Amino acid sequence: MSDTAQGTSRRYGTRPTMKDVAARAGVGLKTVSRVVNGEAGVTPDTERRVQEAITALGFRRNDSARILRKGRTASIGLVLEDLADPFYGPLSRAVEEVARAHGALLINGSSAEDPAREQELVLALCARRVDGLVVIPAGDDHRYLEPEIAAGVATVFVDRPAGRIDADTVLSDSFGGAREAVAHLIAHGHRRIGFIGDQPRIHTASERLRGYRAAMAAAGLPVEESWVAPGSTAPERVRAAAAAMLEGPSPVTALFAGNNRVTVTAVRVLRELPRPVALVGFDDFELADLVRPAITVVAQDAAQLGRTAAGLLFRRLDGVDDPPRRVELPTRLIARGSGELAPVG
Amino acid sequence: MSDTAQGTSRRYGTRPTMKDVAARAGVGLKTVSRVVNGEAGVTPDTERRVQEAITALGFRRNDSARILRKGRTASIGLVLEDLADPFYGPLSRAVEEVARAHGALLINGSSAEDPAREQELVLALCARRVDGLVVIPAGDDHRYLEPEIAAGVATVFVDRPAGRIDADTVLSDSFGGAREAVAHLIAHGHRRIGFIGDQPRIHTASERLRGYRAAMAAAGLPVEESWVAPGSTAPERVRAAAAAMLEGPSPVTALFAGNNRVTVTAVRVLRELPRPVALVGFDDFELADLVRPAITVVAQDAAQLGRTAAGLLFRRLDGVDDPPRRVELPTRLIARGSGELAPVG
DNA sequence: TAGCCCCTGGACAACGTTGTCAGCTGCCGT
DNA sequence: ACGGCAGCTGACAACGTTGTCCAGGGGCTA
Repeated sequence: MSDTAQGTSRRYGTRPTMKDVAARAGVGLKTVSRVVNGEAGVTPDTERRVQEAITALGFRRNDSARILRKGRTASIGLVLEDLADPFYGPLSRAVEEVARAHGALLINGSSAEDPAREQELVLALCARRVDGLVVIPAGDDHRYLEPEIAAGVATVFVDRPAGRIDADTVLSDSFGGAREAVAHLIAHGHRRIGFIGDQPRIHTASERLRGYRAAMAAAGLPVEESWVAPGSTAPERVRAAAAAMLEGPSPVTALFAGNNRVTVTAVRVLRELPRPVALVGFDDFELADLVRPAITVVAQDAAQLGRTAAGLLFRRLDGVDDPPRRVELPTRLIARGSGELAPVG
Repeated sequence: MSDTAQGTSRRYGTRPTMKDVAARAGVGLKTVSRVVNGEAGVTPDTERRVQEAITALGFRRNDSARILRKGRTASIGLVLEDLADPFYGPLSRAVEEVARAHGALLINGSSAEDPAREQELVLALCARRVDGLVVIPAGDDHRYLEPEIAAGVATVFVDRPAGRIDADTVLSDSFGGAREAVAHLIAHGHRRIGFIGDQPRIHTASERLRGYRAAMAAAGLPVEESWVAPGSTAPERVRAAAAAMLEGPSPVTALFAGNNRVTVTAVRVLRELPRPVALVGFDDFELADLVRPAITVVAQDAAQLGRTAAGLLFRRLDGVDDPPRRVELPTRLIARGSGELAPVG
């Protein structure tokens, strides 16, 4: 009776529980649970009474308690570098779609390319007992994840490999893509080609640099160190790097941009130059076909990266227990014009 | 003793609990809790023993249990239309940053512009007992949220107003921005101006249409119905709508595109035409300045929308209890060329 | 008609944490 | 030397749900 009263005149901020619903419907606690979960074994009449009580009280099941009891959270964590980067938009959406298809929610965090923040986020997600993690790593040592993985948190790394642990990984073929991009420029007559990329500690960045060097070496071309500018993707840095390699004693006639941020800035810089400079960028981007010249790119399929990673993750959650896999997705050169300009200078 | 054994030789998938840690460190449960939460009143020596046990067992606090006990989840939900839309990237990042500053995690979901899915997501988040919600509504009736709000779930609507309930709302000035855009075209000599926008049931879309009509009316210009094409933002639909209004008996000399998706398709369509057609788009987008002609836009600050909304949300969570607010952020016309073309035809 | 089984419903424990409260130790002041 | 006090520590209940198990009643079969 005091329960009923409590259930009826609740104060702000307190929610009705199954106990309240049961009291109001005049049934047992477990019967309410059965109705809420659509379990069999409840008379239509009883079910109706319970439903009415639920509606009247505005009851909503407390998933925290449910999770505590069941051990599974039906949620996965996604840690990426920056939600606002257009490269990660399609990736997160793909992960979300797969999660949704498996009835899981997505918890999202940005590491801002800071290893400490990545770890903090990942561990916060583990404390929430997410069933699995999709991580675009910022750091290069993920041993801190070992106890979590041992405890059953499925983990998949995307876009960059895990550091010092063995785990499922989905990558784009950065090396091959970069090599193809630079070979393309060489095939169009370029001999002095510049590379502007991301920080070399980032795996994709160093792979792309390696691809650049491999293509140059395969063609027997020397690489002057002033042509190679790994570093931040901040526009000012990229602008300065481009200016340096375009103006030196042996100026480049073509640029290979290591990711979409760099490409966009490179387009702006080249636009201001009197002479045409060829450009191939890693990563496709919207409107690449609309600027003039249209931008030749090495496209990687961000959505496919996300889908594949999430697929691997749920495969693990379904109990598959074979050794960690490493999937490498191919890239695709899309020639649009900027990469086919003849060398000038 | 059996506890200790259980704690030491755990099977895969079972995690150590505070009880295990306590047994191993030879202390009480509550002492472990105190150490884990950094509470005062623990001898350095005891704390060290507990820390060692924690490390040895790989213990991580179970936040589900903590949440159940404490009632607060330190997480907020964000429901938007599509994570992959470049408009929402900066918005979600801004929300995430504010959440992070308040020590909260972000749970993320896409409604795909489907009211049923929006409701499903929102209620799933409420079941998780998120402390608050930031919602970009897809539906136009949010009375289903009333019990949640009454129960204390702080809720802020962004980009579009809530339907049939009173809640904090943060909007861009769609009407004013659209009117300014169209007035800008009129000022540059256009008399026949087309409007291609999103589904009219979407608030921003109908507001922008209203702004279009207001600007035309203010200039004393008639609007032929064939110039007005609200509907899906799918490229084919936009393409067909543009073709129709550019080829009819009284073809338009300028287009006003109701959002960034439409603008991008419009750029592609106009590019194929022999004669120049002026264009102003709602929403700024990366590279708008790099196509030729550069695209004149009405810019709205997506990040600021997100920041403002999250700010309002945490204000509520901090206990502020004044009546719901409606914040309207100004837009800004950025003239780049495409909107200043003279009428032809 | 008797006996059995199935169907429905409820009591109770457990999930892992935190808040409350009480007990214990050792030290201080007188 | 004794009361008291302060500082640590631990036992216990509670958070809201689900799984297990048992009880009772009604229908069906022999």
